[in-house]
Amino acid sequence: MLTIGTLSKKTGTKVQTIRYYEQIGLMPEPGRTEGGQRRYDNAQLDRLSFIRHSRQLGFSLDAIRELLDLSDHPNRPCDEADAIARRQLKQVEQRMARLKALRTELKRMVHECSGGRTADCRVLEVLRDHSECLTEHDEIGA
Amino acid sequence: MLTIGTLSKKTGTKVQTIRYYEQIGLMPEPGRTEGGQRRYDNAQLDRLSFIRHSRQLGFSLDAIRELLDLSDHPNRPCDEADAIARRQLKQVEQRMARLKALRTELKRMVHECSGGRTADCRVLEVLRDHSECLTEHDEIGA
DNA sequence: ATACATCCTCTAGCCGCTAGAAGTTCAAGC
DNA sequence: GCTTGAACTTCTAGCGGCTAGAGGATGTAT
Repeated sequence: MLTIGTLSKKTGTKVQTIRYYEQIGLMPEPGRTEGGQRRYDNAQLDRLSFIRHSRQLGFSLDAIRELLDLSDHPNRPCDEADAIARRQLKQVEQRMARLKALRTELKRMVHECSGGRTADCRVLEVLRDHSECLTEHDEIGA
Repeated sequence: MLTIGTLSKKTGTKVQTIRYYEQIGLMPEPGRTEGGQRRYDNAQLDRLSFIRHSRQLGFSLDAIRELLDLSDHPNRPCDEADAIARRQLKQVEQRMARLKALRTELKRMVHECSGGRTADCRVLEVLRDHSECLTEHDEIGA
């Protein structure tokens, strides 16, 4: 029987986060002591590890919910899990492409700045005038 | 004299977002008509363009606040603007490195999945057991 | 019995918007 | 001048994924 603090240490998840996962139904309600404190078993430890690892790979909590559900039904075909992972891979690749464009632009800005007064600063100049950009970097937060 | 809607179209910023920027002090309070509607001038259009462009390059609103401040003082040295841009570049590079590790892992997961039952699904298996990962991909949301 | 680390619930905040309700104003057409 | 209706106004609440803190209860070691 593990306390929430132990679970926290073992998985690298903050105590509040574990309670949050419970609140949104990602973790099941654990057993309680007489005094009302949570006690976990190993199945719950595994589940939390699964969640954390998935988060580290960038899956959203919604995606993780689906993955957990699939994981709970061993006889279902695994196409869906596959599709979720592929979707995630695609997202990661898109984000990388976007960051690459940003990096190019930022590098150029920094490179061209010769360090005088802000009036002549290339960094600020480029920010002022998008037409000076060589790359497209359109969507915000995409 | 531009309405908020015109400003919105010209900069690709949602009307609510412009009002939000005003609320947090990133955009100045504009003039108003007798009836109380906002009216903008070209200086404000430039400012909003600057903000948007900076956002597209991934700068935080706080960083943008500093950049705007620097831009407003042409005689100050531009080291600071430079430092902010360098910081941003570094962040972008860190995020890229992280995504690269994720991509590797996701690719491997997807590749190895042969499409049977979820019980044998490599995707789920890898998520269950971090030790199967080849790369480090530790920090969440970093 | 006491100390004190850990636990509990609850509320509110972070970023950067976004959406919607309910009401007002502006500008164009007749 | 009047009517229409698009665009404006303020206000509140929500998104994801936590995180922090107040104020109090519990568990365990000595």
